[in-house]
Amino acid sequence: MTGDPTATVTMREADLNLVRRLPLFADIESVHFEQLVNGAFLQSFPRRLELIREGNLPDFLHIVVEGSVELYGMLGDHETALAVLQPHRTFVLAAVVRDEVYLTSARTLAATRILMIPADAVRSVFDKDAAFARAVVSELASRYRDLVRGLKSNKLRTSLERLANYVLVQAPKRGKAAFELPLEKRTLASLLGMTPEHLSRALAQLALHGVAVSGQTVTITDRARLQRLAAPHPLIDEA
Amino acid sequence: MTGDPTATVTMREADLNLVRRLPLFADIESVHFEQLVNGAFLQSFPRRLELIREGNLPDFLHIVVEGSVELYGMLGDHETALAVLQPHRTFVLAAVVRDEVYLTSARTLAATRILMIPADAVRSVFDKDAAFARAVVSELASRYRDLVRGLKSNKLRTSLERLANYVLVQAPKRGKAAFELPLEKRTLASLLGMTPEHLSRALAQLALHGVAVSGQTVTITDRARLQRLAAPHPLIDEA
DNA sequence: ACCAGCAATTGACAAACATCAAGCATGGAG
DNA sequence: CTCCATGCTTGATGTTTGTCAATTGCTGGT
Repeated sequence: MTGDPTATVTMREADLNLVRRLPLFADIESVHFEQLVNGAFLQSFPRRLELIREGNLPDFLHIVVEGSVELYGMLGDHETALAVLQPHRTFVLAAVVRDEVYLTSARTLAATRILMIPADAVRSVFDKDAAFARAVVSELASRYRDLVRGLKSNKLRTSLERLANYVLVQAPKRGKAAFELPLEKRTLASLLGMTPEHLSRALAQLALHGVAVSGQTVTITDRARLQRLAAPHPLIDEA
Repeated sequence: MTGDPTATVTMREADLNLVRRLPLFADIESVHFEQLVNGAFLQSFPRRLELIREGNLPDFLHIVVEGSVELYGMLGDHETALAVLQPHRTFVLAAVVRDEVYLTSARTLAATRILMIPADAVRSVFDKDAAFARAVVSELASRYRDLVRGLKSNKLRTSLERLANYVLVQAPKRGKAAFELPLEKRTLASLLGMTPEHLSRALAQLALHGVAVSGQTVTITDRARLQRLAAPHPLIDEA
């Protein structure tokens, strides 16, 4: 095993309980939960590893247990980030449901543990367990709505406005006005639909709108001013 | 009833059979189909009527029976088309599934008949009928994938490239190289994420790439040349 | 046939954004 | 500690796209 960049481990008790309590599995019958978990792997990946290549058929439903994952699309020699996933988020559910090729690729952004549940088990339990079916369709609808919000933001706002709203969303709700960017700026640029160069200038511009940036640290110095620029909208930016 | 711009009619036999054969209902048990259709309306709307206003809660799942519907998002005094729907397409399924407010508005683009199925009936039958549950999740996943393709196209291509691909997709597969645009140019512009003025110039530019446009008629004069510009990709442009 | 109203086009200009090419910082390996 | 790799920044420039204003052209109603 020494030197192996990836490692498959049996599910720890703590992880199992955590997964069991996710909305996707919370109301499911125990027999069916067993069936899903039995064929599953909990696998560890190093930073910056390609997990999924678009165009391939899905073998597993993926769940981020720890770390962070970027979903991205490619066209020619360009790529664009479509989402950055934090722990407890599923991905490639739509491809698994339809048993069709992935439309996006995925890579780890940090050392990451992923729970991989066999696709056919997902489809099989879906047919037998109404609670799981409800949870799956609800999760998928939620992801759908994320995309609608993203598309609206992309088509209706400038990159500076998207950035301003990103800062507002990331900012801690109460207390301190400072936080750390949870991803590299190049990835953030890609997520917001701009070049790293443009993001760099946009961050500088935000100084005029109540935001100070130093390295990975972002500080909101004038929230009202930032809000005026961002003009956040509940149907786009709300969780 | 005279002068009423909208009209509710009882479901005709022909329409009923047509709806019954849609993928969403094909494998469902007859009792459950009855349950869905009993509370449903088949309603006719004139051209350019707002059907749905974003921010409202969903009462009905909608199905386009005849005509054409635009889904669009608004922000301030700007709006952008997210999809244009032809007969037999459902919409607002995600909002119905989660019982959360619409993220998009909808209007008719032509005189249109819509089948409206009560949202709670959809959720209720979903729980009882595994075949319907499968169909719903499959439909939703399909819409999800449409959005992913749209977002990739938007972030990875210029507006001229998006237009070129639109023309390629619309063009009849075999035989004639000419077709009619199925929507107003202003709506097409919005769908492709540009202004009407810009679309006008982009259409003119296409003359250099094997496309002749006159009014609503588009003729492909050099398919290979157009293809070279568009660089269509199976994971973005395929049905 | 005429006119009103709206879509589409055209021109001139400005803003937003990308690209290319240096430089500058930072942080880990030796 | 030094050096290198890599991400970030900055500057100069060009492309893409939007805005505003005016005009053309089509269509439906009387």
